[in-house]
Amino acid sequence: MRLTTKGRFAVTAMIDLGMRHQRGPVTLAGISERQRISLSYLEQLFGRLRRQGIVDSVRGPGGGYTLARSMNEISVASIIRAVDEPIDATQCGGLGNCNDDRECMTHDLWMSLNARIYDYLDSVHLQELVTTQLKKEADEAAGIHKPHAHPHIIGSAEIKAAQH
Amino acid sequence: MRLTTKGRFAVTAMIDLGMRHQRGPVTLAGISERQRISLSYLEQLFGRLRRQGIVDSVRGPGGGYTLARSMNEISVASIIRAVDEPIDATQCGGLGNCNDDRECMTHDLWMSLNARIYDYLDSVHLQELVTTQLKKEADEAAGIHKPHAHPHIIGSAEIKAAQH
DNA sequence: TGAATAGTTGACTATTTTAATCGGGATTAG
DNA sequence: CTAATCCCGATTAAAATAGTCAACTATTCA
Repeated sequence: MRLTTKGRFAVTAMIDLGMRHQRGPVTLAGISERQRISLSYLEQLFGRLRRQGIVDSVRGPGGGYTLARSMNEISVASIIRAVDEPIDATQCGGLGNCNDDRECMTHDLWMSLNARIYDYLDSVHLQELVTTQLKKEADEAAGIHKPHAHPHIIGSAEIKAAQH
Repeated sequence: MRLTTKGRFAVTAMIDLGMRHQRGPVTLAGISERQRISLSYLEQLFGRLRRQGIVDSVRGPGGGYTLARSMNEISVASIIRAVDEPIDATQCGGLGNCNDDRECMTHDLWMSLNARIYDYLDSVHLQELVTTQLKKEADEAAGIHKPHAHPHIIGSAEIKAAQH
């Protein structure tokens, strides 16, 4: 399993979609603008999400993407799986160079580690993420007098990483 | 958080080390040969593991690496953290371009997701992995008449991925 | 019908990360 | 001394990530 910004982008975009899909199809242009993700990159990601049956597309004016299933049937793992194609194999893939028991050991071991991470990510659904986010925004709207306060301390490591 | 083959290599190498550290320092050359990981790459990884206080090194002939703590004080997460330097930041790092609430949302959200994955990986220690592996090898040694049987079915996707 | 809106596709490029390589050190047991 | 071993930095090669571009198709609406 890989867990990178690619999957992060996909999850972010799906939350954005989940938050407004009730009002009809959501355009990638909109998601791109709100989430600051390049439109063409989103096109790639949503192409995969559509082929995996996670979203549906509607063409033409007023079109965009909608959810293909209900939000509590869409797990975070399924989103990540859809975009981060799984390179679950180690050097030994079951054939050929797998002549030494040692290689198979690490393969099996990592597979089971993987499985448990997936178990967790499979247990988190889009529904929860969207609900949490909507609540957070409602809270922010209620306390407008504190518009841009940052609730967390900024460490130097974090600043360095932000230079991206 | 990132979860890639880099961390996988590090975990694999640490299991190898954990399995034989009782017999004195373990050389990278040995790990390299047994686990088929390039020696120079291991040097890079172990340089970090040493600086993080996970392993100790002994120079000179008969030298190598030893564990700096007991195996149930070394979590999988700490190994991965040591080698995969954490780029936990999204576009917004707390300053500058974080002018839109939307960006902070996805940041916070992913951070909490991260935290839960770490919680899990922090709960798995080298001890368990090594114990499991030693047991597996003992079982294999007992049933020598079945030397290279593969207990799992090989799917085409797996074969493809094995081409690495 | 035809213009505008959006998705669809594939090829292409740039950047970053991963993995490996090389060449030299420093340290220490024998 | 000398061979084994860790140590370090620079460099490279290959892969993945991230983004770009251009041409295309389907749909809606005026």
